[in-house]
Amino acid sequence: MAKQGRAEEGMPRLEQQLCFAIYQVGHAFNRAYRSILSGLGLTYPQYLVMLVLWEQDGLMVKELGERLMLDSGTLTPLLKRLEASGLIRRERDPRDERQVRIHLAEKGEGLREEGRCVEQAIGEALGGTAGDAARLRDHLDLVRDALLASSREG
Amino acid sequence: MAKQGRAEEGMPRLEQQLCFAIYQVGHAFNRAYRSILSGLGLTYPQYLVMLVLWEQDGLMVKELGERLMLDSGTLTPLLKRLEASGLIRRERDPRDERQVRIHLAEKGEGLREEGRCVEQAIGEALGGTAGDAARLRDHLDLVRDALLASSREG
DNA sequence: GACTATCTAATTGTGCACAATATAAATAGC
DNA sequence: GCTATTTATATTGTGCACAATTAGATAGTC
Repeated sequence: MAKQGRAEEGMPRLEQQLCFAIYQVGHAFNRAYRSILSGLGLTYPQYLVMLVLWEQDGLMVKELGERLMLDSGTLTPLLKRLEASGLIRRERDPRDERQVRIHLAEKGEGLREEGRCVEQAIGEALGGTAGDAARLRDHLDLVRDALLASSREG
Repeated sequence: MAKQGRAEEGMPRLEQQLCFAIYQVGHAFNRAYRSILSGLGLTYPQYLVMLVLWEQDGLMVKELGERLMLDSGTLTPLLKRLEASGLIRRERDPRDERQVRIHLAEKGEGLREEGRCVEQAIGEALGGTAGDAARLRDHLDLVRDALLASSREG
């Protein structure tokens, strides 16, 4: 079928674009985590929240959002679901009632051990493909920061 | 401040995880495209669909889904919105009435030229950070394929 | 004390993503 | 010709993501 790279007048093919590679690998990660995390009753963003809380308990919604780069419109309903499943408690700070502080509940604390297996399972799914994962990650962080800086300017 | 890598008993910090880097750079791309594409009245997934159609018109929903790795539950409402904004037409194949074929409308064809500027704008936003973008992309494709293969097995 | 600016979180509305299910058409086997 | 299976799309329900708006609380000013 001839060479596939029929780049029509400077419009790069979808498969050649970095953004699309990231879009797809993001979906692939999501699916991989989904099948692993379904056993814990968590989605991937919920797991990220738990990871942060296992590292540091008692954060405010604002602080969680800064760590995860998510706003309250995303976090509020997500946190309510985590509270409904008994993993966390949402408590208004009595000193400043605007703020909601998030604490691990016993059930969420207990999930910590099961959580340790998750990264191992993902590591196996990655096989050797991540290669020098640290360098790949650092490169992606550079790309992220350039994009965010540009979004803020423009 | 000490060394930041206080990896508590084998639980890697969020910032160290490849999945999180990809999660964040995906969001960053989304935001960068959002500010560029809002002028065209497109979202990023809608733009991806248009990219595919500019490359090859008259695809069926199934084929679009294969190219983008999206299912009909995602594409059907997205395509209806593109049809509502006059960029495409959805036509049932008269020979096999299960299938819906997607064609560019004139308005969608006319957007092709404006679309050419998008990748240039993203390139500027990336600055030099993409570096050897092709190799980065190839690496990400490997990661994606390993994850997908593992998802299918498990 | 009332007034205003600021800050935090919740709420609302739109759109993406996907699992599960439904519907309907084409095809295979008989 | 008739049923069974497969295939293509649509529908429904849940959850993430974010912009825009709202509401409550604090702090500072007069």
